[in-house]
Amino acid sequence: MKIATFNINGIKARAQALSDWLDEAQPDVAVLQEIKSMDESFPRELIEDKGYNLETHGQKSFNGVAILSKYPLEDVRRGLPGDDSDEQARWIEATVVGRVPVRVCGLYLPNGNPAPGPKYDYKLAWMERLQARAKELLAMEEPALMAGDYNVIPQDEDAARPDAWRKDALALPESRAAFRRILNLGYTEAFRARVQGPGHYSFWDYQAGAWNRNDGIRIDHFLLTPQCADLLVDCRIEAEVRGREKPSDHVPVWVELDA
DNA sequence: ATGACAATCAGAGATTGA
Repeated sequence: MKIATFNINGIKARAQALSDWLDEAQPDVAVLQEIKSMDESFPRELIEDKGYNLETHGQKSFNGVAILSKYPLEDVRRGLPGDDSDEQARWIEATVVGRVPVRVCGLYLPNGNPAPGPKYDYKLAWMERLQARAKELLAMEEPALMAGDYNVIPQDEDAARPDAWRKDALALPESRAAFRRILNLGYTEAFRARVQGPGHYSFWDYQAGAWNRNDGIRIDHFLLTPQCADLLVDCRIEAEVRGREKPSDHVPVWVELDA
């Protein structure tokens, strides 16, 4: 089973690019971030005509996440638990019912800039809630994963110019520590279980020719429960997608599971 | 130090992103 994550930076602007990528990459499941649309304005037919089931958790203009799957989706939950006053659409989860059922969570973690400040406080609070949900998922002792745009550069090797991010919310020690605390619960970061070393990125800024200079960062991640990590066959970043017409600033990342 | 680039909503330019 191939499961992908892709921050598409606007479903309206990226409908064609998303369609082309789905046709070519043929993921069984994909979680999308930054759809930047209400549920009712999501181009459902585009996805469903390809044989995908679709669940969205949208919001006007900003944020917004979705899950699409060629297998049935059950027990869909929208919104990260832990704060009923949080109205930002950044979390969706569902059970993908394939040969081996997998609980798939799609997330769009807050950027947090400028730091310090209220936006950074929101990011860290959101990460605490994420850790709580991560604990619950572990307690189920079943294959589960949390995939998406974490807006965290885990280590210096995950940035082409680590010094440029030193004071940024994506790389501050508190952000990295919060990410590491979740890993330390017992999660496997799929990409680093498969690939070592620097030079692997999932985001390149639109500005200053970042793509052409390969000035990227790795912020789109898969975290797997032990039962899911046991199924891991491969994990890849589809960097070449960044060089296409009208690209998102992120590229797809996917895992292959023996499920 | 600043701006560069893109998407959205709205219908200009502010806001957000990373």
